[in-house]
Amino acid sequence: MSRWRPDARERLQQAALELFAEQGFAATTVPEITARAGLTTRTFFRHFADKREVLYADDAEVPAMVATMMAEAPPSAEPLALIVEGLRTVAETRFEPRKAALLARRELVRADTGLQERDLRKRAAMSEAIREGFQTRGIDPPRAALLAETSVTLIYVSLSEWLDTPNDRKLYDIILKTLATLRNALG
Amino acid sequence: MSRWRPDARERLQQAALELFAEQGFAATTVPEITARAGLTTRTFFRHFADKREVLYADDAEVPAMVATMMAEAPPSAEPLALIVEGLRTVAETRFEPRKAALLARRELVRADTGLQERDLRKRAAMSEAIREGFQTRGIDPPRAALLAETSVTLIYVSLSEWLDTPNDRKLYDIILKTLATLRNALG
DNA sequence: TAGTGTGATGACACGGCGTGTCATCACAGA
DNA sequence: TCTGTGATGACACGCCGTGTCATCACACTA
Repeated sequence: MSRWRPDARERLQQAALELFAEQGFAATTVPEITARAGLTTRTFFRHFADKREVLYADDAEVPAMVATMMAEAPPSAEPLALIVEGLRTVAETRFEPRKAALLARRELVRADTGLQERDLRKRAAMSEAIREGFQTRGIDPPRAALLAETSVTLIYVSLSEWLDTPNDRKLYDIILKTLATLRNALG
Repeated sequence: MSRWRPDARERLQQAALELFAEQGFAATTVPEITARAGLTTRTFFRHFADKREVLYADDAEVPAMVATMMAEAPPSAEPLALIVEGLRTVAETRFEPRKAALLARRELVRADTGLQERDLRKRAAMSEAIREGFQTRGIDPPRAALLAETSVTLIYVSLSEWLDTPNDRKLYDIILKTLATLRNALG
């Protein structure tokens, strides 16, 4: 038996999610979380930058994943095709298998302005990764920023609609529909 | 002479902006601000919800302004025309006359992740106001959300480019150019 | 003129967040 | 057997933001 039980980070995350579900985000203190995980308060902040971050631990590698995908795509790929294909991969690998967790998180975020801000920053981080990807591919900065922001708008508007639909509609199909709507609106 | 000097809120705001410019946002404490303004710490939080909010006090009425504009537009107005005309008014009345202040704020925001999150929430609030405006005009919710997010993308991408240009290029012209770029990219 | 209510501020206590710092000690590797 | 490393514990601390009650100039009323 080792000095400490393993998987401290995972225990902290699980304890936090449980407590958030039981009593809400704001009503849960970090000492409560660490008590349930059998650790000290200080250790929580060694694994997570702050109390909000624990809710987004599973998405930490998404921006890097986006960057890799954009870097590996053939140079001939058109920006729009790149977006659509990239969003498809992100949708299928990161969102579709986690619908329940995403719904639960959305409820927590709805109820707390601090979490809303953190959520927006995660979107911004994704936009930033996409923007850098486009710029690396030689697209001029303003255009890259515009394409990146539009990509993030597409995925999140579609994600929201997908979470609102009870059945198992494919997120990717909603993305395509949203893109068509946008094209139509800008006609 | 009254019991307290008048304009407590304005004095707090000015003291805060001075101190942020002198030593940065994070390094400035609320007691420092209130000491310079000749008030107590508690009073600061009676005028501003938190330390970040003082930087956005001048933009408090923008969402309501957007809502009013959208409600007063003729029912026949097309969504895209509404957006472009609305962004033009916002640009000319709220942004163009305040370029120096907006540049200063952008520098502060760049240096502090907490301020970045607050900044994103202000964008989200604007998006929300636009979304409600479109929904009130009878546009279905997903489409309204998409149009609102796209509007906010347009204004902020253009605003960023405008702030980067040293001369006095019109923000509205940049918005039109950005819209053309977006159309071209999606076309 | 006296009385009364109102609204902004002061004063004070307090819980919670997040950080800095040093000690502890199982484990791995030499 | 020794030594270094890395994760954790323990503790102090500053700052943020809130709750609560007291204070008191001013306006309003009779």
